[in-house]
Amino acid sequence: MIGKRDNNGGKKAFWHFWDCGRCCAAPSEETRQQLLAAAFEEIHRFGFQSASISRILKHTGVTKGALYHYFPSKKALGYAVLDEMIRDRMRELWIEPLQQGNPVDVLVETITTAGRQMTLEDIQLGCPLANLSQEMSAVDEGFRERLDAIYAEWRAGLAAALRRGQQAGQVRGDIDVEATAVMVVATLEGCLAAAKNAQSHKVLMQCGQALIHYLENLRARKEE
Amino acid sequence: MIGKRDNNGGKKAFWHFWDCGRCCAAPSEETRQQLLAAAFEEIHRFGFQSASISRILKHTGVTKGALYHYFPSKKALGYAVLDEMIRDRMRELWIEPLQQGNPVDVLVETITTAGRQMTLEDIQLGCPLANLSQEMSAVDEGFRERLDAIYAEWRAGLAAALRRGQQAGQVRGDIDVEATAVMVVATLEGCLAAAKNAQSHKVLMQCGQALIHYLENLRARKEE
DNA sequence: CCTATAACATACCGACCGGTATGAATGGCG
DNA sequence: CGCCATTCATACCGGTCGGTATGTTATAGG
Repeated sequence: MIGKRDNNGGKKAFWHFWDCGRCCAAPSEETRQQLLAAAFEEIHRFGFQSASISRILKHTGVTKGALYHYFPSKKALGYAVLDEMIRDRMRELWIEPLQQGNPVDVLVETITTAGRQMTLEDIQLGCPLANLSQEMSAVDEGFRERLDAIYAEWRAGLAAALRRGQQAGQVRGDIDVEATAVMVVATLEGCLAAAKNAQSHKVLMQCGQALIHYLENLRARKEE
Repeated sequence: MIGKRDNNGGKKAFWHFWDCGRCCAAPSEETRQQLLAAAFEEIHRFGFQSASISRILKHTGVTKGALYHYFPSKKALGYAVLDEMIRDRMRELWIEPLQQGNPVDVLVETITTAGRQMTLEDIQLGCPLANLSQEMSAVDEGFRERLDAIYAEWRAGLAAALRRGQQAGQVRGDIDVEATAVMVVATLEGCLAAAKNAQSHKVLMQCGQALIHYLENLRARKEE
């Protein structure tokens, strides 16, 4: 048996000899990604401080030695989840779409599709970014910095989009784009938090509708 | 030495013989209140799950036996904090003021004074209600129910005030008062959360200003 | 073939956790 | 005076926590 690992029931069997380009990277990355995914779910469900290493291990089948081979500490694992999973998701879903088109259209579209796609379980678990932010920002500066960077990027992207919309004559010129961006992000997270606590799709929709109503009011008036 | 407790260095010394009306109520209530206050601070700082009983004990000087005499479990202590401290504060600060006057005036006033009074530490710690909500709503149904009841009371009070404002001709008649109430509460908590993560008074003010700008837009147009 | 290293696996550690069992001090009450 | 409830105080418990030390296996490089 060459190229196969059978010393422990053989979970992840094959490695780089045939499935990787640069030597010794693919199989290790696989278990690392498994750990990241499991840690993300664990943190999403229980928060970082109450996330349990042994539970992550149990869910992945990975052993403690393997975990601490890739991550020097629980905190490092949490940072990696934030840097390599949560940030990317936020960018894809909320930040990058703002780079093109009418910002009001994009926002309304993103909100409605996100609201439609969310299951009740999604609602119950809440936004991973907001969860971590509420839990960790006052407790650990490393988390706070990373979270703040993501929020700042989001707000900056939204403000830039609004400003572009102003120049394009799509957005009212008399609004403070920075303050508006801060509030829209805050309201979005607030809506998710409210729906999470109420465990209610209706609350999410009510909040989303009111926000959309506000956003519509940001459109530039017709020239006359 | 009558009326004095000196078996352990005598922390809280005097009791009901002279300072209570109904027998055997005041001194026990005193340590209970001490525990509640310390538990509130501990939970406010670290969250419920990471709140440490022994740390609460250390800060109060109360022993474990005393704590478990008044509260059957950590969870019961948390519930008591929520029921007897947090709910009252929310009512006093945010809900009861809405019962009289022009709701837009009251909201703007409350927001500005709250924003002005908050220290940087207050901002860093965040809203106790929102903190608990984010942390516990998906983890423990008892917390979730209590939190949801407070939020529902808040939203209902705000919606009623808006409706009253409509009837009094102070608030635009074309808005959905329920949805607006949901969104305003969500935005308020969202603003506090954003400022908490940014550890920034400026973010709080920006968000508050944008919210106030939105609220002003809810006022009824002049009759003409 | 030999060695170094990556990639784990296993066993174990002290610290802390929430919770409990037991007892002591005190005072109200009959 | 005697009994009982209240109000604690102390010692202790099993369990879980994050983290570490050490061993093993397979492979790449020399």
